[in-house]
This record gives sequence, structure tokens and C-alpha cells, in this order.
Amino acid sequence: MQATAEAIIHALTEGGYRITRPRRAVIEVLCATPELLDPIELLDRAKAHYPRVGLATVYRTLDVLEQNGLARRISLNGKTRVVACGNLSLHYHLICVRCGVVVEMHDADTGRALERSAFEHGFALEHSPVEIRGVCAKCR
Amino acid sequence: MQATAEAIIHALTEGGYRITRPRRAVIEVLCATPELLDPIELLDRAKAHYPRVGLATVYRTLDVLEQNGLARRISLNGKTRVVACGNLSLHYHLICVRCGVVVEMHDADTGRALERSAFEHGFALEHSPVEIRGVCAKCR
DNA sequence: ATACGTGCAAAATGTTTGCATAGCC
DNA sequence: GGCTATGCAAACATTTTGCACGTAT
Repeated sequence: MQATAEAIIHALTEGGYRITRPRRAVIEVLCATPELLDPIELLDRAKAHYPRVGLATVYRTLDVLEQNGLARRISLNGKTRVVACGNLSLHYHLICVRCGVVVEMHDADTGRALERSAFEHGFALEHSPVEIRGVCAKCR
Repeated sequence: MQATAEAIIHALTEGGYRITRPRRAVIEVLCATPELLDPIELLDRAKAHYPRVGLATVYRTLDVLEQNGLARRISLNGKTRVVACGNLSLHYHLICVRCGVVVEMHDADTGRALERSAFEHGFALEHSPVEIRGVCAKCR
């Protein structure tokens, strides 16, 4: 289940945020992109939707999204990248360390098992995707 | 199984790297610290072992460690932090999003299950810890 | 109408690099 | 001795902020 722009926009509206053109542009790009983007790439693509966006707004939008569990900042090979999170329930992000593709994976069984193991170590999981690094089929 | 300084130093020696005092200082701090450190904190603590270390060396040492799977850079709340990885086999890092504590967890069963699920999505896992975010016992 | 969001440019951070020197092996 | 690694400071990159203006609700 990939993130959809409508779902994210709906969640923001619920949260009392305004849906502005620049925000919409950023969200649409995030949802249309299966791989990790860095903030500058994100800006470039967002400009195709709304040319006046500035980098500061990209950062500010990412803050809002991240605080609401709607996106995630990931550091890959030392650089900051971003993905949208489609789902607030426990799920996994398979991240290709070569090309940056991110695949959302759901696996309820291991999810429960992991949750239990983590709990035995005193941890209550966040509703934040579990990051798994690997190499995707295409990159091998 | 936590990372030990000797193990890391041994691995570096094998890899043809020189064991210098600044590197040793950085490694000892990393292994002595159960929570995520940012590079500046790491530098400060390393200075207690070897006062002449500079920040650039901390970064360079982290690069070497990370390239060899001996440490891991993690972005927590937007800031870069670092942990040592004690083990090259598949394992988990339980990361407390409040205090930054990292607990290494091993769970061979879910490990295998995850590996299989990932493989079904075309992914071959890296020997890189799986990141799981949550809140530790103390912070609740 | 009235906040909230924005763009711009400047400031604050964070990271990398060049180069002469130090110190492992 | 030779070559890797270091420290320092400068270059570079990234992220945040202040402020006057625009615009969603």
C-alpha cells in the first residue's frame, strides 16, 4: 500500500494544517516517486507542479509531514533523503542502498514477532517504518 | 553481543588500516557508549582519551568504520548520530527516539522470516542492522 | 479578516578537503 | 623509509531563521 497524495492531504487537513499550493506540490512529488529523494531533487520536481516553491518550504513541509508520521527522512550513504509513508501501522521499508528505491513491505507475522521481541527488551515500538537495507533485484 | 574495541581494531588491522591513537580513541568511545552520539559529542569524549584529536579525524574514522560495517550513522530527529555495530550478522538496533539509547537485539527466527519476505520482494539484505524505532523502558 | 504559510536572502550548522607534518608498520 | 593518517583552517554543503507579503480558511 503506497502513500497517496489524497491520504496525506486528508491527514494534514484533519490536523488543522492548511493545504497550500507549495505543500501540495511537495506531497504530489513524494507520492509519485518510488525512490528516495534528497531535498534539492524534491524541490526541482516540485517546481514542475508549482514553479514558485522555495527550498525553505520544502524543508518546512518535510518537518510537518515527518512530525505527523507521513514522511520519513533517511540517511543513505551519508546524504539525507526522503520518502512518504503510506501507512501508519507497523510496516517495513526495504531500501536499496544502490539506487535508493524504497519498497513498502507488510508482514503481519514477523511484525508481531518483532514487536514481542522488542517488548522483551523494554521497547514499545513507534509507528514508524522499520528500515531494512539491501540491494534490489534490478541492482544485482 | 555489544561491540568491543578489540574486535573493531582487529577488523581494521585485517583490512590493512593502521591503528593510530586518534582512531583508537574514537573506537573506544563508541564502544563504551550505549547511546547514539553525534560527531561533536564523540569528539569531546575522544579527547579524554587523546586530547589532540580533531573533528576531521572523527569524520574520517567514521567513514572507515561505516565502510567496513563496524559502525552506523543514523539520523535521529534530523540530527546525525553514530553507533558501533558489534556484529556483522543480521541483527536489529532498537533505537529509543527519546534518549537515543541503542540496544542490539538478535532474533534468529524473525531474522530468517524477514530475510525471506524481503527476498520475495526481490531484495537481498545487506549485513547492516535493521533499524527499529521505539521508546525504551526508562523513557516511558 | 486573520492567522498561517511563503519566498527570499542571510545566518547558523554540519561536513569535506588541501596541504604540510607526524607517526604506524 | 615509505606511505597512511592527522591536524588545522578554509571551502563547501546543508539546514534554519527573520521578515514583509500572500493566501487558505
